[in-house]
Amino acid sequence: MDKNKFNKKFGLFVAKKRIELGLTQSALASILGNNAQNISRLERGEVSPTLFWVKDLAKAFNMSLTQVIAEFESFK
Amino acid sequence: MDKNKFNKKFGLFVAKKRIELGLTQSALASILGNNAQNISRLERGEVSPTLFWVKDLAKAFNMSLTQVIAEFESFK
DNA sequence: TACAAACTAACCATATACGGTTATAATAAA
DNA sequence: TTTATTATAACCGTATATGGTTAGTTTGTA
Repeated sequence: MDKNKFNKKFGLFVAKKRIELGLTQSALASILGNNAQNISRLERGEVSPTLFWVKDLAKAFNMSLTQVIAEFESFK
Repeated sequence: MDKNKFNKKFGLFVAKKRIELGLTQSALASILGNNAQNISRLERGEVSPTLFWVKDLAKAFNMSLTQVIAEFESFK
């Protein structure tokens, strides 16, 4: 899978998890100490998240990094 | 864990996996289509690897992304 | 429809990452 | 020791990411 496809898939996964938690992009950004623009860019696959960022996302989702990655890999 | 500590830990993990496979930084870089300088920076924790990069590392290590992350999380 | 909330998108300035090059420092083997 | 390999480090130029701002668009609800 190329970089763009991979990032888009990860973005869709984050959006799904965020919505499951009933959070807006702004609310998720606040939890992460981030800004809503970046969440939007992430969910649209415009940026390549760092592993450190994914770790923070996992914390916001109340999951371990491994759990997040495992769910992501089986995400369609 | 802060960003620097996290990146250093990941770097040490990558170095350990690389050495287990008997690869030099240059050899790993070739497999990844990357350059040895970046591998050195990664292993020293100077850069924050993207999730996409970690996925490529997993492939080079003959592991799934989830396996790499799970091993990393239990890595001391 | 109208209104508000949420999201997307573009712009700018700064920070970080990256590839390439070169130099230096370890490390190992002859 | 010398030599070769490997790794670290610094520099430069380019690309990408990030934070902030603003504007526009979509979505849901009354």
